[in-house]
Amino acid sequence: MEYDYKKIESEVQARWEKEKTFRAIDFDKRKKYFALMEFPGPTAKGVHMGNVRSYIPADINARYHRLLGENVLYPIGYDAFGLPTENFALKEKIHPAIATENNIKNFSHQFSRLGLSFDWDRVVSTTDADYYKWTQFIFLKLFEKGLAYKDYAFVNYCPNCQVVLSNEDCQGGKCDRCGQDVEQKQRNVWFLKITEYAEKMLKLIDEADYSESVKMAQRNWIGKSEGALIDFKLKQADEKFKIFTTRPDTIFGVTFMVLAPENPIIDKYKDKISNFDEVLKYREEIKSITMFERREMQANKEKTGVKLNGLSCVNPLTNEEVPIFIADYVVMGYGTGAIMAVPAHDDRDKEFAIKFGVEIKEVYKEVDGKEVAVNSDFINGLAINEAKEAVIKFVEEKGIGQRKINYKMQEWAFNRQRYWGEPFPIIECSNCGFVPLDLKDLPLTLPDMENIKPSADGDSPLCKCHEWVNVKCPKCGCDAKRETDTMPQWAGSSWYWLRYIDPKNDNALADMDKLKYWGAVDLYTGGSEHVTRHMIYAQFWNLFLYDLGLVPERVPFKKRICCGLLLDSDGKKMSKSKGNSLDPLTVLETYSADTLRMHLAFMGDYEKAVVWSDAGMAGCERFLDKVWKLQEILQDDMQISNNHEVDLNVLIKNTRFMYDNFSHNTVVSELMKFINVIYKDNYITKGELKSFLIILNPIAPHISSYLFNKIYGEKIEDVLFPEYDSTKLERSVINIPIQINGKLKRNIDIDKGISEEDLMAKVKAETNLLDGKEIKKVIFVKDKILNIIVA
RNA sequence: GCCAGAGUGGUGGAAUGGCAGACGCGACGGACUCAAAAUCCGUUGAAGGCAACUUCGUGUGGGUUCAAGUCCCACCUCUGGCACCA
Repeated sequence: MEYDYKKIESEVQARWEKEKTFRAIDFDKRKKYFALMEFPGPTAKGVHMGNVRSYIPADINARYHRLLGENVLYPIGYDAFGLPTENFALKEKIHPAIATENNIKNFSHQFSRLGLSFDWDRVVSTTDADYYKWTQFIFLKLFEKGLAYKDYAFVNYCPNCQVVLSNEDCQGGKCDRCGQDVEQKQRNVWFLKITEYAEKMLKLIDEADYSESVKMAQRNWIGKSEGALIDFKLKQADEKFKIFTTRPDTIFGVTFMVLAPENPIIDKYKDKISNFDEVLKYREEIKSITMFERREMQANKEKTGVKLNGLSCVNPLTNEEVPIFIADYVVMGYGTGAIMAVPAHDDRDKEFAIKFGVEIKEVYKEVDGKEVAVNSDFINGLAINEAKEAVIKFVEEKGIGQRKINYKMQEWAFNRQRYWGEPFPIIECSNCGFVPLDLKDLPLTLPDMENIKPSADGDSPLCKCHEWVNVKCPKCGCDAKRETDTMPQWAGSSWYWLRYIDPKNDNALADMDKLKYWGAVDLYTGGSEHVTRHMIYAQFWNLFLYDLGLVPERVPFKKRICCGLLLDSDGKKMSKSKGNSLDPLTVLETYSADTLRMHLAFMGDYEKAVVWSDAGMAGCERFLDKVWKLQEILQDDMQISNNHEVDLNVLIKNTRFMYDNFSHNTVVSELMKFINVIYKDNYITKGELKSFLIILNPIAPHISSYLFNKIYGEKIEDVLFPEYDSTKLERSVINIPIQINGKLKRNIDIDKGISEEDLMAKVKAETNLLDGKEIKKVIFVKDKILNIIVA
């Protein structure tokens, strides 16, 4: 009988669906295993090969853990709010809710076709009111604890599309949709005080089982630096301004100050600045460069700036007059937007000083082989760390400064002026300010609108829905308006794994007992691009919920591994936006899902980037064909034959270890090696095939499931991974290498466990390797190697 | 510039300090076939030799070791992340 994979795969998939084979059971006595995969944003273009490259190994791992007898929670959901769907809906003139529904249906269908073993009873979508009710709930909690507030800030605005864009939607300073240069526009926006959790997150990162590069990326993103704030007085006015420095000890080497060009203190004293026209001109110059270009150019750009004539300040420790410059290498968004410049000990300051001819004053010199401070009053003779402490102590005592920790991470700008997102459960009242909705009034659902196009001034389309916007203030009863911005796409994804644990709960985001049972995610798989933003946000929300006692785990993800990119033949990332992606379903026209799965597993390391090629697909197809044809050489015997005993035990031992280590490519090669042995002997017993099919199952679940059921009348999903017999891992006769002076000369067969003396005798008797040689030393590792050192 | 990871045949890639190149792809030769596809068998790191064999070989240069792709030092290249963050 031919192997009709299309028929078999759909048959097996239908059974999985009907029997709900992969359901996770709450409170089951077995060991739990929570395998989380980053959920996709469903798009009209469907799943692409880049996703599949990541999903298949995650699925293989989930299936393997089921075979270990664990109660596996392997869920799927959809991160369906956001611009891609909304833009598609605008273009096709359909409602985003309809588009979302279609996309989700399509994605689910494709996932089934690939044989992904999700628990379909736990599907969540961030766009369901039942789900975003709890996203709104978490926001209200943040608001209640003072961690959500509204403030003015610059946002990215595309003048052509007339929309506010997220940073991700305008990378390189160009609008993703139309390519237009993005402008910076000031708006009143919501912020979440994520920096309040910076320290807790840094501690969490230390504890989690992430790779060093993941930890580094996260720490880098948070960007902690320790130093001090120090007050500098203006000479021409009774006004102080603060600077942040990590090197307060170098204050004796300050020869100028630099303010960010936008620093408001400049405008406050513009009368005193005789060259204020130059300031304005400089501001214009740098304004034409977008934030993004500015960032890109930063590293190699030559320093620019303007000296403020008529305005200077006083070094609080030396009382010397210090000139003030403005320059774009100091940014308004970090620290205080002002620095003290110490050209002798900072490369950037030095570069600037040389270009503008400012004095350079050394603070540290090498004295007797030690770097110590000189010309610096009370810190003379001290090393850097002692000097830092001494200066901080001094400024704190004098009341002119204090110790300060700064973070690169900014507060989380938490809103979009778009329709397709979670509405804020907030009402703005002219008497009462921001009034939160009552929990019992959640969810606040999105109004059904015909026209969801954003308005010309960048306001949210919800502004136009007057019957929804205009409400009475819940506190004072007078006319008030709802918040019309919506939450960013990152909101729904910042807690979604928790909802999988209890997806239908109407009284809590999830039941505490269930949360305790499933605990932290055991393995979180996904792309490295989400290690910073998404995972930082998720860790933040989880810590916040933990502090409120709403979730039991401080560390949400025990372990994280990142999938390498899938590249096209030019080495470029395969992505839908680049148009070089591949639809996995077209591959399924020619090859079976098992073949595709096996090929992806065989391609290489999960964490490494791989170039897509279907060249290897034929090998996997041949292998599966051989698996099918095992039926023709099957012996009706449940025993393991002597011939195959060692091979089978080695197979079990090796593949178990390899599955544990996510090394799926070597599992495939072990299976191939074994089947080669089988075809050499031209028979396989039923006992042998049983183990073989189970080991194959995570990678090629359809064919293994079908054959298993057909041959043994059992379901492969009900059995356990085979155990190996550790006494049967080696044959009684083994082949070992004989080296002379560390160089391989012969391979000879020996009885297992042979002694050094017997082996030496054998070598002397059977070879001429030692004829006429003087033996200096013998290195013998039992059953492994014999190395003879001769003169 | 800083941080992390990686450099192995024509190719994807294997190797708890112990036979480098497993397994697959491709290529070449053969069987089957009128022929082709599919399938099966064999060869396949380089150089030398009729051969048994010999020499070289894991980015480069040193080192440790009986033994190094693997450990140590220095360097080169590539990939990813961060980057005028004070």
